[in-house]
Amino acid sequence: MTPTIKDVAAHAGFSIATVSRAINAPHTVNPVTLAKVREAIDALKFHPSPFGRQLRGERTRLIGVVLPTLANPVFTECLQGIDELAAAQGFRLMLMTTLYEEQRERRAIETLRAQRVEGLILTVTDADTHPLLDDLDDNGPLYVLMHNDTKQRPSVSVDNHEAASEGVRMLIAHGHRRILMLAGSLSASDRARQRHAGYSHAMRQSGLIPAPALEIDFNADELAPSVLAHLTSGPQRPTALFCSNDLLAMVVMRGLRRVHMRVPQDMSILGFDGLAVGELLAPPLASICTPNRAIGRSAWQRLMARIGGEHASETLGFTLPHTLREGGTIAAISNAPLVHAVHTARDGDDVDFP
Amino acid sequence: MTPTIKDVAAHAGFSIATVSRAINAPHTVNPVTLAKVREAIDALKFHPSPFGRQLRGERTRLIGVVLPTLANPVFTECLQGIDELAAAQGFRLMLMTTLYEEQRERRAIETLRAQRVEGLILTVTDADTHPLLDDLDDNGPLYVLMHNDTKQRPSVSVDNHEAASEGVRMLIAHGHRRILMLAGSLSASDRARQRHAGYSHAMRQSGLIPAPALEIDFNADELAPSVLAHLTSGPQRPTALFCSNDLLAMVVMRGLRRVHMRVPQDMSILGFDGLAVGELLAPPLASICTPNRAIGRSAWQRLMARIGGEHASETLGFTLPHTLREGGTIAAISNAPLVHAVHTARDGDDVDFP
DNA sequence: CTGAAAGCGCTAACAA
DNA sequence: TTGTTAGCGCTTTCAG
Repeated sequence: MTPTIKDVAAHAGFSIATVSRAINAPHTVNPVTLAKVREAIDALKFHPSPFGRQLRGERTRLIGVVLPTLANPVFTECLQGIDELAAAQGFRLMLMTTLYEEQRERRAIETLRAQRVEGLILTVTDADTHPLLDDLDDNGPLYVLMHNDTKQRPSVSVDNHEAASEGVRMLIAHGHRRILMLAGSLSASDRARQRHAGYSHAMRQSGLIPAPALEIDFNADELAPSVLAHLTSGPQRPTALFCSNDLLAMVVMRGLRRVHMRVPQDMSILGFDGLAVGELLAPPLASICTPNRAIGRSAWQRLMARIGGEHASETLGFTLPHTLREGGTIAAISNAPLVHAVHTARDGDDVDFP
Repeated sequence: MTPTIKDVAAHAGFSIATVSRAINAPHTVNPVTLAKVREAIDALKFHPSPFGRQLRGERTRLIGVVLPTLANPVFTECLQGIDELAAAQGFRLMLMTTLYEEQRERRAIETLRAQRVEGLILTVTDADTHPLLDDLDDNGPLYVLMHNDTKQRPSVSVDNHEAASEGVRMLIAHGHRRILMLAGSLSASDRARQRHAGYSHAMRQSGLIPAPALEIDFNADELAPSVLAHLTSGPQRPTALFCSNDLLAMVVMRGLRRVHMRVPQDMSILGFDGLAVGELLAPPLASICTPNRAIGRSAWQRLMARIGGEHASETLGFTLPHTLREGGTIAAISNAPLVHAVHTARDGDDVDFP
């Protein structure tokens, strides 16, 4: 079927060794011979099989990318960054998604390992407690986490805790006091938990009482009644929502529109991720922006450095700067002065609104 | 470094053939032996190298996916569909992007061919005139186009001409007469041209005069002055814009907001692609919706059918149904009755507004 | 400068 | 049931 080096050799009238040299070390073969071999290669449309080569222990130039989902642009934006550098540097990308399921994460890593990828870029559910990552540390391949914010492992991320704090402080500066955090599924994401911790920190700094994050069903067309109850419960209702990511923020805003709450007049919204589409919304979505493509590119560079022999410790908890996009979804509100009475709030307390 | 079948054989005290059988045909080996071999495999964390296998001519279970860009969700939505089935069926995906550049399209195909992919799913700039596709037809691998709407080659798409016509008829039914089509770059996409033809057809059907598509720079933050001039030129300005894709529509809407034109009060907008995010906008983006994930899944199924031996002719120009999303970006306008005087307009004429 | 031959990891006859 | 061996496409000594 596909021509092999033998076919080329026969066609050109030389040995397979000469053909191999013509391909891999052209300067070592007689120009006339070289020309004939090249002619044969073209005539047969020969492409050296990577398998023969890799069997000899050559590099695969193959990198595995493991993402939770392609439905959230935050990951495809990262993937774009990765793809840019991979293409430029002649690497191939093998892509797998996990839907945040541990079993699929496991299977993806197994599959990619079996393919002999030279390295792995991945976003996992929970970086610190993940047994698979210990396995990767021990048995390879080399990897870099992306968007998992941990000091324990090679990773590229923003400082989720600090970024969330800043965002919430900004809300507070705009006069908000009753600020609620919404998350897709806290248990599914270390990032969501870190962001909630940042939220809690900022709240306490201002003498406010943080509330537990409210979990939202991403896929539902409408907000659940229990959620709506939280958002619309009279004078003590929150005036601002901090959403653990932009996609969630957009889903929530749709839900609010359906019950005729206006953003930002009736409710301010702050997202997290800085999705490109957020800027295209009307009003533009306020967000704590992570530089997603840069994170992808940086993860690639850290991985290449590791492959080049750099020690893992050099890449532990690599942090990129975040920025605040103060979009139109946040309204300033006039408010009673800060209630400094609530000094009993301690770190670790997560109490509901009174 | 990584253990081989030999290491396992030595560790277990059997021959490599037995190990191979233990892996590939467990029922043909003595249970006791099997147990020992498996123990050795676990102990050494052995994973059979795909190269040895594939060298033997086995299937690679590798599919190449070639997309113009990951920046437009229409493609990542398709990719999601592909990924769903690929994962379920135990195939691996190799991903490359082309940025609509012929040279990168060529390189992607070469690379994937060299990797011995069993098939290719791709979206190209122009399906009918593409020399690379003739090459694929002649020399493999098997492929299916995605979103390229052509009867000449294996492809999965919607009927762009008909879909665009319907969309424009809907605008006309809402009272619009001066309808302009906007495109990213007509020359870069056969789809944009087909959609423009559909637009022209619908306009003429109603006795209206189609205008040439106006090309928009996707990446500019603001609309070009020449474009704005077209959109705001006094009483003859268009009342509705048909954008060749949703991402463009969103960019255009942002441009309009910047010059204080309101959507839909001052300008109606119709997109094409049915991006999921479009539904999250306020107001929701009206769009001619292509079932992107289904297109991805369908392309996968057609490809598998071809790999399974089905003839290419079975998959030529496979068309999926589109739907119309009459979102909030379209306003009905009262208007003078249809001007049926313009019967001189013929197919093929593309004249500007008078 | 070129060719013969070994060997990479694996599977599949064929033998035992 | 298990082992021996040839060979998949390629690169790389080592001779010539």
